[in-house]
Amino acid sequence: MTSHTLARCRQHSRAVVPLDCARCAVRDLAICASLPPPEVDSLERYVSSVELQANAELARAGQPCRQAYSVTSGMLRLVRTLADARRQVVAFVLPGHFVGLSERAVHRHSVEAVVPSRVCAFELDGIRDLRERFPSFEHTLLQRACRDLDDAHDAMLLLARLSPLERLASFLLRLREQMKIRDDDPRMALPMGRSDIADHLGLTVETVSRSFTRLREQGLIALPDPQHVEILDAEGLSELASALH
Amino acid sequence: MTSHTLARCRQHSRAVVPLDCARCAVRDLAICASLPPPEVDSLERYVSSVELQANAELARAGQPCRQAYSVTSGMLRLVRTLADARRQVVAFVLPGHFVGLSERAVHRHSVEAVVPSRVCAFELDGIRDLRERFPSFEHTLLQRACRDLDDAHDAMLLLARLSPLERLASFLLRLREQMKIRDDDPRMALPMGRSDIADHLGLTVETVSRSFTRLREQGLIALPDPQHVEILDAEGLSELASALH
DNA sequence: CGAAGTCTTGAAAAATTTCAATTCCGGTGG
DNA sequence: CCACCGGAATTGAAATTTTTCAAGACTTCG
Repeated sequence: MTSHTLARCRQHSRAVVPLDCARCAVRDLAICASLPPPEVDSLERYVSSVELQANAELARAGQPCRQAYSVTSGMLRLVRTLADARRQVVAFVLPGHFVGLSERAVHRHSVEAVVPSRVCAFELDGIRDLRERFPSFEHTLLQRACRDLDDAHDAMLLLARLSPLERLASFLLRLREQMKIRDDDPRMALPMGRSDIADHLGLTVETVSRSFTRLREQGLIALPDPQHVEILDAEGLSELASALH
Repeated sequence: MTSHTLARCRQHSRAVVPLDCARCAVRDLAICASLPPPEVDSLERYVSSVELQANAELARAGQPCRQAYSVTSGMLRLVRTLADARRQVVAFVLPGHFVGLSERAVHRHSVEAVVPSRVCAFELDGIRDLRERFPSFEHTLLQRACRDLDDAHDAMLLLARLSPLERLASFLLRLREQMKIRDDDPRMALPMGRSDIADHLGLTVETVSRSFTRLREQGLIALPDPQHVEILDAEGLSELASALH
């Protein structure tokens, strides 16, 4: 993407839209489900619904933390970047998930939309308030933090010890799980580009591309086009992924 | 370590000793500080103090989770192992820190003592109870979980994108911080062996050893013996560590 | 239809691992 | 007290893997 394009995206990339919890697509999955139902209706004080274009930036590394986000549609990525532009995608965030809680005053990573997405943005002050008033809210946040930590540990093992092929197999299975695709449907979309995958798996785009090709050559997957995979042999992929699932 | 030695360690590796919170070395740092003082005295119901020999195993991957641990002295390591013996040290745990909370029913990693250590072992049932009764306790747990998550994200960036030399520099600075060594004291001990460091940084022992040598050759550190480092140029190390601090 | 960006593929270069050997050290037993 | 043994750490050389560099194919979108 040229800097021109990026600038254009930024300009129109965010739009605040009316909050409509009653019709929320992830009402039961989202963090909001841990609040007593009457409370949900008074969330407008703290929460705004935001619509994002692809590649829109919701928060930037270095900026003070002000909000946390509950994803209702689309996909986000958390990106850390070093001074020399080395990049890592710490996580992809799917609907129902919640990101942005931290004990730090400034963001360590930027939060960006992979595809057009919608999020509910919670003011951190509001979250503080909700945590104090509703133990169930704090309880759920802790549960989620523990799960995120488990996931991060998985990712560490993947990055530290798996081969490129194993990393990709593991990534595909994990993404599939997160996207809640039914087992009998082999198709899955890959909304993110190869370079996002590479930066997520600690590889180069070329190595990711070659790994896709090898998985295809081994008959484990099919690639109708670069943005779609068919899982032909989930067993085989699982074996490759070395018990990371 | 031979299997004979290991067996011997196991046998006498754990000893339950009397709980003595009044004289706890990490009383203010530990999770206990978030409980109202009178409550601390009745902790015996849930908590036992355990003394561990070096390499003793406090929990094993695959076992059901029953306890969580607050370290009061020594050092623990969290270890994940693949079927083919590839290993990763997810974290080193120092006094004042708390490990073992998870949303999973079984441990994903084993918990082992790096050096002779002492921990307070909390029954998970007890933790559940304390969480329900004391919002401040749950609040602190969430704070710590958020910090651990931030740390895990740091570790992911390190594993995904830093060179061996950068990883080692980052590791040394980080460990130094955790051990709370005064800035004016260049000496620091490395309680863990090279293979633990390797498995923490996603490298081989040989590469770790060579990286130590290179840091020494560049005048950034001195190595009086394999278990001790002197930081000669903290600036230089910091630069190498690429803003991971 | 052309331009830009993305993805794939090939070949060369660089980095890390693997294999092998040596050194160093602490503990053990003669 | 000293020699020996075993584990840990270091070092060197070869082998492997991944990255880097380069080029071509394919898509998408004005």
